[in-house]
Amino acid sequence: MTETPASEAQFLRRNAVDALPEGALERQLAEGRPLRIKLGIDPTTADIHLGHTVVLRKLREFQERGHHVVLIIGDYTARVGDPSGRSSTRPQVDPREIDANAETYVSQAFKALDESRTEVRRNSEWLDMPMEELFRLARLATVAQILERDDFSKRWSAREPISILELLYPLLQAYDSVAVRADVELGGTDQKFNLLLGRDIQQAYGQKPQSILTMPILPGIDGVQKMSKSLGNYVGVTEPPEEQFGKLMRVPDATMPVYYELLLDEPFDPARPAVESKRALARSLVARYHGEEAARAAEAHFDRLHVERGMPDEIDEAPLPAGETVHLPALIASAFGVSSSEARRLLAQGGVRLDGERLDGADLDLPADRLDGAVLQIGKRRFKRFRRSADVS
RNA sequence: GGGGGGAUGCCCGAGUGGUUAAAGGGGACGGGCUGUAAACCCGUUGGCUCUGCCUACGCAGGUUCGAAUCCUGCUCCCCCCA
Repeated sequence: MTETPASEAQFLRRNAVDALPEGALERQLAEGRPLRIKLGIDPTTADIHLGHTVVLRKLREFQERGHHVVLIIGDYTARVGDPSGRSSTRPQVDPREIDANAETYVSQAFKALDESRTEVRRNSEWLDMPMEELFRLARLATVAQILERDDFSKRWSAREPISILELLYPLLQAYDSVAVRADVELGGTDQKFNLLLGRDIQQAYGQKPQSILTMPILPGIDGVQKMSKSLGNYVGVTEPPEEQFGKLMRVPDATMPVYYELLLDEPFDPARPAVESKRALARSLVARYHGEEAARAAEAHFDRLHVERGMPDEIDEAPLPAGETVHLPALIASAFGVSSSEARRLLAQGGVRLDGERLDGADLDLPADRLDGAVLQIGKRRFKRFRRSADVS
């Protein structure tokens, strides 16, 4: 590949929202050495979802051009909680949970990254610093500077609480750049302020400032808010294939082009029927994380459930309690993990089917014989097959 | 240090003594519609051994026939002045 720095820079900043300062990346590439590309992830939740992969895929592109990725697990910053884009203080996360999450993050990140060109660091390595060192860092920015940040200024003018710890967060992230001597830092657009602050802090520590690249935020499957675990509109990379497929089919048609652009290599074709495009999207993403085989199976599963309105071929089994008759609310409650009041409501609303046949909400008790070996269905997607306990035979 | 305001169901948010399990909205769930979706329409949304019972409006007490609503104490939060 004979790329000039200019063409390489142009390729690498494709899809990015900002590449700052203007021309900086190209100048760095012109130095002809492998660059250190930094990405920080705070392991506040257990799973990496498609939203994270937008940035990870960009990192991968850097790796494919011989650059070196420094993946920072923010085990220490996770304790602070990134206020970016937040309208309120984050809840505290249990340190043990952070550790557990950190483990899974790394393995999940390698679904997108080239392990041989990745250096994984935890920022507790350097952020667990003496107070004196923190003083030195804290002197480098003023409250006014930090309050410049959009989300802070909103909270400030709305008179909402901002803790001093939160104010410190951008500085800690910036210090990560110093610690790993980053040449480039990637992040979502909501990270722009933090990334830029990294430049100032690096210079204060006598380093060359990093350049920054911000990627668009992937909308969640509701098509409205950003994809995030806490909003429940995410698709996790380790979720089961059928789950991923189903969720992706729920993405609003209007949001699909963005998914194509940010997650796939093939372009979105507006002339193609929406269903087909969406299927292709779901198929290729499931295949990426689970393989072609699983993707085909997931699609077949989806067709059976939603197109033919049938049942999946594998259904979890649950034991049938002893007795001649079975009290449905109790059975549904224990088998599906809902409250028995909710089970009653579902029955009353016609949301429960037995072997595909809708149950009349008035029948709360059924003979056990009718349930043995039968499949109970709640809504469109939840199934359980009942069997009399083995001790009968 | 002084003064003021607040804490309501998954979330936001009304309600200031009596059909209040608590308006309204969001979300979620179920049904309908549909080429997946979205939009739209209808319904549900504390629990239970469910035509009734129990628990609930920050926590603990009190007043009252009766309190989320009044009183006392406590905890937490916000704002203003210093």
